[in-house]
Amino acid sequence: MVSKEPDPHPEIPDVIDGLRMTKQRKEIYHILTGERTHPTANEVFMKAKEHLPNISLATVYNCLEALVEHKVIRQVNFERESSRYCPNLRDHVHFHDNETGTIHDVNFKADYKLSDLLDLPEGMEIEDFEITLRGKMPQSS
Amino acid sequence: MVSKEPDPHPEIPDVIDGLRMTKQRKEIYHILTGERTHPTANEVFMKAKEHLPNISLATVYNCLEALVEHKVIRQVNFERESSRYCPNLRDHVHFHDNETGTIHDVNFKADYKLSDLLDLPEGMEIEDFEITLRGKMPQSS
DNA sequence: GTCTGTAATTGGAATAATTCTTGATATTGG
DNA sequence: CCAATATCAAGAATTATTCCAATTACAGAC
Repeated sequence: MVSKEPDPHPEIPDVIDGLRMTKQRKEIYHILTGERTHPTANEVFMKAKEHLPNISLATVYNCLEALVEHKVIRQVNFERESSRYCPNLRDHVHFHDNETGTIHDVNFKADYKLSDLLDLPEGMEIEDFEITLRGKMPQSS
Repeated sequence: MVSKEPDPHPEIPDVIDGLRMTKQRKEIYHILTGERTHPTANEVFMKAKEHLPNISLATVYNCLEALVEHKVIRQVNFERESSRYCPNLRDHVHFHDNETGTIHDVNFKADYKLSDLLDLPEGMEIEDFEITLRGKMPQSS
């Protein structure tokens, strides 16, 4: 008898790349795209609870994993810290500001080739790579 | 009354970069330089026990941490896997062979500059960076 | 709409890597 | 040799993440 509540995120398609976007997955995806803050699973969990009070941390991990596997978001690792998640699908690298702790996306130059930088042995095929930078941004303080 | 046993690693100095090289630290450093296999803390622990049966895993972690802090070795992280340790102090990056699981060091080209590859925002100062590659080496099978 | 199989979610327990704590040992400088 | 300091060992504690079993939700067939 209770009519279905309206979808809180109608702008997000119900299926992305074959992945059924459930209420929880939409919420998590919405959180990630909303703020470019590269949150950890736990930070996503805290935010998600505001709209879905019953969501569990396991679900957050499950959803993030599903979104990563379907290449809807990216998982980013900084040394041994908690994984962070990023909705930016463009090829890019991450810069960690040692002073503020914030993370910035850094783009490649238009014609970048890793092989210009690295002395890759004959036959080595790069399927994937990750570049993380650390340092400071003077004007950030 | 018991005369001191001979140093099992006389080729390793007793102090490196201000770090006192104890028996345990020498053994661990020796293991790392001996094989270019980028072992994990636990793998180092297993090897170390062959010569120092009483060494503890905590000591291995302590020693590795001390060696890393004094920049005698490097800590290498691959996604969420256990940290690995590397005695190669040259600037280099790591290639993880997805098929064999082995890790290869890859050198930079002589005149490499990150800023040739990346569109670094004005004022961003890179203090440190890490590049990890994944893929395959056809002739490795 | 109801049924039914499958997928997703929950909550809590379990795991793995690492760090911390405390007391014992060893080493160095005086 | 003694005191001060650094290191080590053993196990407990922590943290992030994964696993598991029991619901719950959903999509398609009827």
